Amino acid sequence: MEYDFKAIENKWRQHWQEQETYKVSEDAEKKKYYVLDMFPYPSGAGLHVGHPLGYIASDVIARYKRQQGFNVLHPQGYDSFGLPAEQYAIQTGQHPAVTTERNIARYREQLDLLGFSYDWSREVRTSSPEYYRWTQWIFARLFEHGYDRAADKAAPIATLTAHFAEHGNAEVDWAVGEDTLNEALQVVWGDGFEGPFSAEQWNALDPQGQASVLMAYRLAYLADSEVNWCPALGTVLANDEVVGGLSERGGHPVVRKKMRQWMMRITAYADRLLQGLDSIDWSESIKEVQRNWIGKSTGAQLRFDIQHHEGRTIEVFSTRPDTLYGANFLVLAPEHELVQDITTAAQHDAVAAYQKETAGRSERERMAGDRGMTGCFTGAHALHPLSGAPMPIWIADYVLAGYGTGAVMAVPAGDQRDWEFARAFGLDIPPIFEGHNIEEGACTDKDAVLCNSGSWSGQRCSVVLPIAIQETEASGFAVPRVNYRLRDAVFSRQRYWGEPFPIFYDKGVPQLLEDEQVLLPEVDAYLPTEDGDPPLARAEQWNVSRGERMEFNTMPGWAGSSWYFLRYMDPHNDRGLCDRSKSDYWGQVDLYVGGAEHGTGHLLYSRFWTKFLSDLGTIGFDEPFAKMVNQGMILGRSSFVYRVEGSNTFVTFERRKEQRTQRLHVDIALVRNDILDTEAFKAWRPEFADAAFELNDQGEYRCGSEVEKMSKSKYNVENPDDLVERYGADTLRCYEMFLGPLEQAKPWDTQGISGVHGFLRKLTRLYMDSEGHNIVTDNLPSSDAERTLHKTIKKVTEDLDRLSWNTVVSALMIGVNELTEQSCHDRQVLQPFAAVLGPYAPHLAEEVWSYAGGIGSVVDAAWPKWDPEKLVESEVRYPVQFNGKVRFQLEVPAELGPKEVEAVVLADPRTSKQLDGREPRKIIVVPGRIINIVG
RNA sequence: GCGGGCGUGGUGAAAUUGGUAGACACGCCAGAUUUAGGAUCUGGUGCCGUAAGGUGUGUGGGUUCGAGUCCCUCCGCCCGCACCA
Repeated sequence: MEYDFKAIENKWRQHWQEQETYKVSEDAEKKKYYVLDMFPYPSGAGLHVGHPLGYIASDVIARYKRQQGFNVLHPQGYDSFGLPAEQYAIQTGQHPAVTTERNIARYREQLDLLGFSYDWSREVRTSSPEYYRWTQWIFARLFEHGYDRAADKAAPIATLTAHFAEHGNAEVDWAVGEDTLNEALQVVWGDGFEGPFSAEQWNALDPQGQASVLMAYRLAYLADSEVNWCPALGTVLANDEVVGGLSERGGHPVVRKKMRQWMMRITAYADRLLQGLDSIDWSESIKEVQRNWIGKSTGAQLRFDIQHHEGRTIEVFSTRPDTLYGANFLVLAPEHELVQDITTAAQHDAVAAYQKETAGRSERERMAGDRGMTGCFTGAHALHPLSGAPMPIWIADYVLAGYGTGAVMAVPAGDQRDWEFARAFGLDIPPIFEGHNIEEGACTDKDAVLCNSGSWSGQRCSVVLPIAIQETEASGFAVPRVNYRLRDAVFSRQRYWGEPFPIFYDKGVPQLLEDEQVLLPEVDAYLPTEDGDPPLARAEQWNVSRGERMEFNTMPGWAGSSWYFLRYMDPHNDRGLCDRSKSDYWGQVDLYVGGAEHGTGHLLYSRFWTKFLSDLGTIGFDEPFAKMVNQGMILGRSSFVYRVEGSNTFVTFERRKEQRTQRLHVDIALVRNDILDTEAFKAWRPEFADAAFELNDQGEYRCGSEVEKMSKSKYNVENPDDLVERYGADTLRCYEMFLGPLEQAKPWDTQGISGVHGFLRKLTRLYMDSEGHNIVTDNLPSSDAERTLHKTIKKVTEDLDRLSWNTVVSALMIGVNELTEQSCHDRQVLQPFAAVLGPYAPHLAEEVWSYAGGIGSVVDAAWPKWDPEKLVESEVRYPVQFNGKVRFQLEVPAELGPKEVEAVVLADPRTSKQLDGREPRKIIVVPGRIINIVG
């Protein structure tokens, strides 16, 4: 029997399992290497060929590093809380734990077929209490900590209360929610109180009052905030879970709503999250996405007095205080709190109408394309801090309430939006740039030279900028300021299938509950209560088990996935999330493989939690993933048939335009080389049972095709199980790697798999005859065979080191082709060859390793080293160019130096023929590479 | 609009530091051998041309003895952000 992959793969799969081949433990003697796949959500649909792509790539590296002598941590587990299981539960009444369990079993079955070297004894599931106990623990620590900006790290709230008790909050420089704090201060000490407060005031507060002030400092805090409410899912969503005004999962509309929610003060870490990007080896595009999302801008916060409103001011953030002389009006967000106080009676109705108009506009409409500038004058004026000139105050929805102070100083000559606004409403555009025509638009060039700008005139903007910040601060109406686009993350979900909070309420004050673990209770339905409380409120007894009530929200999906890579290091620890000695040993993930779609979600949140845990000293590093590779999507190739409209007749591709036809997706299982199996098609679906066909000249029905996303509805899904059944796991592994560079999106083409399968079959022929008898000899290999071997080792090693997975397969193919041609069956060559095959085709590699007399498992076979000596050829073949065009090849002994080669080539009759009497002007000899004669 | 990435045969692609463009495969063509087979083997295959030869890495230019690779221009595609002050 030719290459009996089924027998081979079954045999070794079983062997690995019995021997616990992939079990690893800490070993101080060995250097560690940590290879991780992005946490999979076990969906019910199972895997298609696109899913294992990254898993195969990471497995290849895991095996390669292990053979190189590293102690390799390569775990796998499940991000098993989440919306789909719960949506299914709502529809069917089945407990999400049951469907999740079923999906995991199916997932595991498919993964096991592919020969991955996972240490399954380290499997984790976010939905198991042993795991989420530590997710809750991290939440509790975030609740108990704030961010000390002076120390630039997290610090216990207890140190803050101690400070308050002695000094009040005057000198406290902690990250704080200004709105939450002001609100709390006003509730406690009455309207208009703005702080700071003294130690006496603090000490006089009751516990509830203190708790509400402290809440503003916690890293995990409760606050009323505008959130993304998704009515269809019945929950709030984080900003990264909303795409274009619709929910990422399900595509349901999302509206803004004010709700009391748990929040995460990720903004405290904004700068470190930005800085950290420089220390990690990720793709530039993902880093850029994160930089955008964090959105750091530096400038100044300027204060404008309001005419006829003594003591009232408008704060404005600007990155360009150097253009201050060009500011001639202010624009507030329509929701800005000052609007109602300053609007004049004459403008009152117009302003109210505009506010109503913009409030009714959904987030989606606001984002939808060009609508032109809209806005409304308030009737009020601010005073220019330098000239004292009155500046009209407008409101407009191009100013966002949520960014900066919700107000801008408009510099129409220097900002395009301000320019457009001024144009739209007939406002002046005072020129402040030398030689710039303000009719054409705003000038945003930082090298422009200022004019009409007092002492700044005549200098470049980039020079004035720091001076402007300094001078405006010295004048007392501005402070230097850094602003971030990043918002704190909503951490509550009004859902059942997630981590319950370790929180109960006592007199309305949230309290940690840590003397026993809060477990997810059973409920009678996975729906909100009649009062609109989340599903957990349905759990009678549980819901009031402590204090007045328990926290009814659950944590979002990203909670469990933000730290899972740590748990793999110490998965069964019941005293801590991960023992420090183990995280010190395994350290950062050395290679993280997964999709690029988590740029602003998982990949940002896990960096945030890692930094926090590092601040606590729980772990000793503050970036989770040192290097990351994002695999591209594998696209499907769909097939189409063409039905004559209103009939049951199908026309072949070539003749589809002769009549009016409809293009229909047809199952790719019924199509081979674009030719439709018409009988199978008739049997496919009842309505096609009596289909008629108009064929092409060859008497075949040819289908059309197109590359698109793989999906069930397009009937173009290729599933790994079928391919493993037909070709074996080793073939599938090699083929997925062979398709092209990992990062690139590429179409799947099942036809191509035969080439890779043929390569593995050809490889077995080096080791065994068609009956499976061992034909490996102890003969001394030829120098050609040795050269082939060492060339292959070199290429495979170098390519794996630069993560060029696809070219390795080609190198192995070339090796097999050459060894076959050389009829090489020598152990000295074939044993190391089996070793380098190991990462790609582990089952077959084990088999041929044993044929070649290898000892033990190929998994632990030392990675062979290539010997430069064996690569040397006695003759070198030079392409000879004349004026850059190759004319002939020249064989010379390898030991010749450039001068000698030059002599040989000049003596060659072909050279004189090419020169045709001309004198060579220049001769370039690149040793071992090329000869170029100019003349 | 801004930022990031990318354009190479019929297809997936290779060419790592500027040195024979198209390796390795798929597909296709021809042949062999068998044959119900989606089997196997050999040869060919960028394009134009019978050939010699010419030409060729999105377009146009530049640097260089030599450019897919470096620089400039334009065109096209993909991804991200998008009133972020």
